[in-house]
Amino acid sequence: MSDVDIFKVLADPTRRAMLERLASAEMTATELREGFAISQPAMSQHLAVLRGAGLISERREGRYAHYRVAPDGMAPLHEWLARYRAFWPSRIDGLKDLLREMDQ
Amino acid sequence: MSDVDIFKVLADPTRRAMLERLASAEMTATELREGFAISQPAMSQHLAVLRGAGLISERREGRYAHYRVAPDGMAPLHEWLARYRAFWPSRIDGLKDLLREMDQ
DNA sequence: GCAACACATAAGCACACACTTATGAGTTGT
DNA sequence: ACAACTCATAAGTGTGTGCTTATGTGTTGC
Repeated sequence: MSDVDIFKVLADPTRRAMLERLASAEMTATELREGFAISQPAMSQHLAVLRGAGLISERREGRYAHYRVAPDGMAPLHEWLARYRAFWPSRIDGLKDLLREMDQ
Repeated sequence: MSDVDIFKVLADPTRRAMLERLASAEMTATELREGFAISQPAMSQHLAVLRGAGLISERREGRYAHYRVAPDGMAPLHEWLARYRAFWPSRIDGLKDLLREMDQ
């Protein structure tokens, strides 16, 4: 199955920028491409990689492919990071506040 | 300054394994090398990369170099991940519990 | 049916990167 | 002082990866 390396997938700046853009809203491949100085195949390849890592999900609609950030997609990253909780930033308090905020 | 890409640094499996080993205890480069089928220069290069990313810190003692995981080293990763809190896993509750635990 | 469209796949290329061996720089013990 | 050591740096090499152009596959509207 997906033995993809999430770190390797996220190592590419373009893919991270794509994720950031997708985080705001669901989007078709062409819509997402706007603002990127990249060819259509390159975009398609990146999307395939992100999808392979479970970071985005695809919704087909005719000839359009709608992409969006997949919930739980970054779970592996969270799990990995959790193993280093002893070295978590002191700014962890900010994170706590954030979580408290989310409770409401 | 350090315009290094923490994702690219962590994309290498050997470097992640090194971090994991260093998380248990401070260690010299040679000690760390045990269990890795890798040359001494390769190890040295990886250590330089990890250090460059602020993920580990070095303590010199004679001809020995002691390395350990740097606190706050993964802060950039945390900050990046925080931007995707809307897509955090449902297991987020576990994280909340963890933080509550840390309060005590 | 056919042209325009949206996207995926194929093939080839250039560059980045992790590795190697060889060597350098500094430290320790005899 | 010299040999053994710990680690870093230099230089070269092979592989992986992100890019391109070219082409394929399926969909929509006239």
